[in-house]
Amino acid sequence: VKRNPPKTGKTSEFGLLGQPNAIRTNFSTKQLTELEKEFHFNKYLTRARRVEIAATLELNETQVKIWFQNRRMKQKKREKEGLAPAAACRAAKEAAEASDQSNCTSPEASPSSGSS
Amino acid sequence: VMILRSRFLDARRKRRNFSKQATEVLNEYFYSHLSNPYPSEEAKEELAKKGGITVSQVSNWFGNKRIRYKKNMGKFQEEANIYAAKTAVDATSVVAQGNQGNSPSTP
DNA sequence: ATTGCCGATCAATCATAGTT
DNA sequence: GAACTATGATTGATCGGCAA
Repeated sequence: VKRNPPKTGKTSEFGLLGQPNAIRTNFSTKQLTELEKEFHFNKYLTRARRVEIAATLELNETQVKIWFQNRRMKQKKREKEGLAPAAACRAAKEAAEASDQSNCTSPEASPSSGSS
Repeated sequence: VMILRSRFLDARRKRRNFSKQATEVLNEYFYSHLSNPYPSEEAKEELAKKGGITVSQVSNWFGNKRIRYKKNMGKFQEEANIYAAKTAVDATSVVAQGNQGNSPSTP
């Protein structure tokens, strides 16, 4: 049940000077909003839907696919964290600070806020 | 620019540094397993309990620590010595040898 | 054999807490 | 109080393993 991440150097060791990928894409607010909307409709995508969305948002199918995967993992993590905050809240104080209010709110509950 | 205020809703805003206890436990594990600082899920739960933080926070901590340590080993040299002395269960080599000072609660 | 998903991790970045 | 550093969290993307 253990892994050894010191993998064979990630995407490095390439003698290319490619331009597009290799860097972290920054999704626009619009794209994120659409993806989020679609996610709430369906947690999983069908090939057809993926193509549609990718075209609409001007993204690769892979990027859309990856976004959904990451989004699912994110949600799973959220659910998990939201089911056992008791233990965390209990000992989250320790011998350190004591000047904060009991903040047990999971990060971001509804990012779906109109931009500006 | 103002559209980027979306980040303002991120939640990373109000962050509290971990307690001394938590940092202690985390560093202890990290430096005593420098050859393979990848705690198993069980180990993470154990560390989380000892430090009074969540498993996710333990994961985040290790993720950041590994990268930052690798990025600038020299900066952590001092810290490394301090914790290395506290716990000497270092398995610098992948040579499977009998362990001893372990403390997992799942044989 | 190919493709998608999961789980873990990476790597860059954000925003803030702590120092100087 | 500004400027700089340390650190926790977020996230697009990768890696290995597994299932359909």
